[in-house]
Amino acid sequence: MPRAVREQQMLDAAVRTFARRGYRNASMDDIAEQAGVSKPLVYLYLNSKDELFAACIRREAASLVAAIRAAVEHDAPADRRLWSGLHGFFTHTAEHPDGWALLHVQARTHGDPFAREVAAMRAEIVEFVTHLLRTAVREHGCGAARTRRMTGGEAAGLAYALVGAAESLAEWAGGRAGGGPSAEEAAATLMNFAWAGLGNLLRGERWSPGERVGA
Amino acid sequence: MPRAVREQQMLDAAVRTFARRGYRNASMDDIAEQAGVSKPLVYLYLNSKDELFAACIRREAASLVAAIRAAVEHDAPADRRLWSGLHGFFTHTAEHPDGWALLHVQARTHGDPFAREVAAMRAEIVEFVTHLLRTAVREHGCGAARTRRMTGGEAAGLAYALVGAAESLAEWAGGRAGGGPSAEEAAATLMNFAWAGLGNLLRGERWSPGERVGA
Amino acid sequence: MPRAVREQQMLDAAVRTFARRGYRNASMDDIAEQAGVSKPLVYLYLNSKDELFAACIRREAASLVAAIRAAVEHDAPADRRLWSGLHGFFTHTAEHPDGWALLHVQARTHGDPFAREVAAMRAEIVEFVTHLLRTAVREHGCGAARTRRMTGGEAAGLAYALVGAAESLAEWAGGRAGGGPSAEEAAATLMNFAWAGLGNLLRGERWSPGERVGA
Amino acid sequence: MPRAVREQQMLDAAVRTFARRGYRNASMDDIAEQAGVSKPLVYLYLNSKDELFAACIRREAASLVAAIRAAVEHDAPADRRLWSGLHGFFTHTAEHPDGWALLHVQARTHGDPFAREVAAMRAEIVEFVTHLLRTAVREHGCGAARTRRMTGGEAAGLAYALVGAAESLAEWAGGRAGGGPSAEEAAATLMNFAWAGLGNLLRGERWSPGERVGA
DNA sequence: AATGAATGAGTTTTCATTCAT
DNA sequence: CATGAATGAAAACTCATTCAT
Repeated sequence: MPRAVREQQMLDAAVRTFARRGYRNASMDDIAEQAGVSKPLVYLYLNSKDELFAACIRREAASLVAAIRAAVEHDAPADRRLWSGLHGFFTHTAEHPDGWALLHVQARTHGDPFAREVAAMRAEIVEFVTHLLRTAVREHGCGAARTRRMTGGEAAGLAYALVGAAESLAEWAGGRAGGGPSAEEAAATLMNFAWAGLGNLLRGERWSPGERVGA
Repeated sequence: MPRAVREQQMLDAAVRTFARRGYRNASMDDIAEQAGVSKPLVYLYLNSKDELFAACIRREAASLVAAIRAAVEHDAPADRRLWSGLHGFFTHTAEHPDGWALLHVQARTHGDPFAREVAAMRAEIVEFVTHLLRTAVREHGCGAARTRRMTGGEAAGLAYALVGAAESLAEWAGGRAGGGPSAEEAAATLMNFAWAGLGNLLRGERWSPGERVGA
Repeated sequence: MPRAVREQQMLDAAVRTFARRGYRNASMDDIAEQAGVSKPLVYLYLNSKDELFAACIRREAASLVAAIRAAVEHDAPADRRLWSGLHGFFTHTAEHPDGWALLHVQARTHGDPFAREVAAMRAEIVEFVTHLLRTAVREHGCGAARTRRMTGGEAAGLAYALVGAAESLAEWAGGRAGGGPSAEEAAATLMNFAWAGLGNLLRGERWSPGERVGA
Repeated sequence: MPRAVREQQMLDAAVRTFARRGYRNASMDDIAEQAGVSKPLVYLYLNSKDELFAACIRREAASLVAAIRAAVEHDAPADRRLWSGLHGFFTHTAEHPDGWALLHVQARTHGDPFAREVAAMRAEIVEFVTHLLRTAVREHGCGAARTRRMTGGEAAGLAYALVGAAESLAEWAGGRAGGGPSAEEAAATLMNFAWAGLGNLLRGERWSPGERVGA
């Protein structure tokens, strides 16, 4: 069997095992058995547990980012673009729960080489979302007379909150297979969230502890 | 030295160690040394590594929930109540980074006995937030003529998104010691987010893939 | 059983095993079994295979050097001092063949941390011998009218040759238990060697490729 | 490429690798890579790691012995013959440091099949030297009235000492590339040593612990 | 109440060696 | 002739856990 195929089999097995048992609890024996090969072969192809884990993270991160980028409907209006990206995110995480668990739960837990990789992916997504938000502002905000520009910090904060909310919803959705929201529902919930917040931001209607914007 | 005190010292040491090195990487030797006692004593008081970890999670979870409950200004208007709860959350996580890392990062990583414990705490917070939201609806929504009731699913989705966003912001804030948002800023960011979304929800203005509410 | 005692037992076992099977071939399991303890205990006390090996070398080197120093009859004339040192060397190596094999054969074979240790010991012995030779020159050489001083290079060369010859004889003696020379004979053989060479050196009678000093 | 050539390439690579990394630390992968062939080919030609190592030892031992024999100036007087042999030894070891390290350091370290091979080579050299010494005695000793015959043990002891001293000097010379003695110097140093000792032996002037011959 | 001494079981990693092609 | 693919066996090292005192 050619090397490339075997390697993917190993990565599949490793992603499953790491996601379900955690990095330290997953033994190389387990992974080799799952992959249907002997342990030395895993080492021959992937060098060490660390490198194997890193390879898993890279593959899953790339896969997730690619899925989001592919899902965005580039020619649609801004809100629809944002929605389609979110939808792609929820669809992919729902279809690859192990990969998502690997990125969201396992990779963050373990020291620097791995967490950095995930942080980089997250930053890429956050930046992508920030870009979508800013484009949306430019496109839709023009009509309003009293539109403010959005500062970088505001956009980043909004993007972080959005991504975090998305991750939380994805986890909720994944946890109760079927019982949670569908990808469409989750994306819509977030849009309600984000679109309204974005509008407020642009109109300069900001909630602050002292006064109330009102519901 | 009385037993209760020794036990707290051990838990302190364990929380630090588990948070910083992860469950599997933290050895009982490390913890005993950190606590300044001998290893058999740790076993005498806390039975096993698993039980010790569980005790840490329980203590930190209770501490976080208590902090949030204590922070809520019960006699203030609804928005202020929500804000004060969020503020309490951000303050506590900023002041107890090890405890927060234990709950947010470590506890989820390891199989069922622990993740369940954290899920329970999370559920408690979500329920609490849901309650705050519903109260807010009742209180503030009355004025509006066209107010809808919020369904259970809607409230839960909103709450999950809110909690996830909060966690994401807390992590962002924690990551760049000082550079990120303060507790006040983080809480305000979320309020802008949530309050607007909540308002939309009540007014029946919902974003949906087919049509656009507009910014 | 107290730690110090166990530690010596472990070192005894390790010296035997390393000497007979070589560093890489000696497994920690072997050594632990030889010592009558479990493997983790060996690690608890001696940290790693490398450190264990180093500890063996240090102990045996110190023991050999001490034996030589103790054997030298300090108040005797120079030749007798040299002889007694050699005699101490041959006696000790004959009585501790494993220790001698460890130093002479094993320690040199394996990279820097260990070879350096043995080289240091060897340098100490060479220096000691050089000192004995120089003293002998001063003491006995005076009578001769035409005595030259010995240069540092000459003394070191002689000392190296002497130590090498001694090691070779010790190995010969050790190899054929009983069949080889006794410590006395070996020491005497070397004295015949060294003493004559020393005399020639002092008298300026040097052999060179072109001419012959004659037998 | 013909088999014989390939085989020599493999032996070259193996000698280098074994000499520099030690028998156990040198992997067949390393050697095959060094030789520029695939691992199965090494096995096809040389059967096993042990046989490969043995082949290396045999080749290097034969090469060293041949170099010494070739260096001896058969028609020269006895002292010159001995000197030329020593000179050949030092020259060869200086020019083939890996081969010398293999014989002197590595081969002795590992159990019986290999050490025996080296011991045989050493015995051959010792015997050769013994022969040279005895011939020298016959040739040069005749003039002296009071010449004793040399016993077999005496000759062997002298030879062993001489070979050991030579090895020690070779190691010294090898260690400090350039800084140590040249082949000429090393050989001369030993001649000063040996020739004088030999003369003493023949004249019956023997050093013994009880009395002193004097310097 | 508290600890020094001790270990069984399991982990990652390496390597000599062999087929099928 | 030559090799890519594959593995059984073993070695270094760690750790949760328990006694005897």
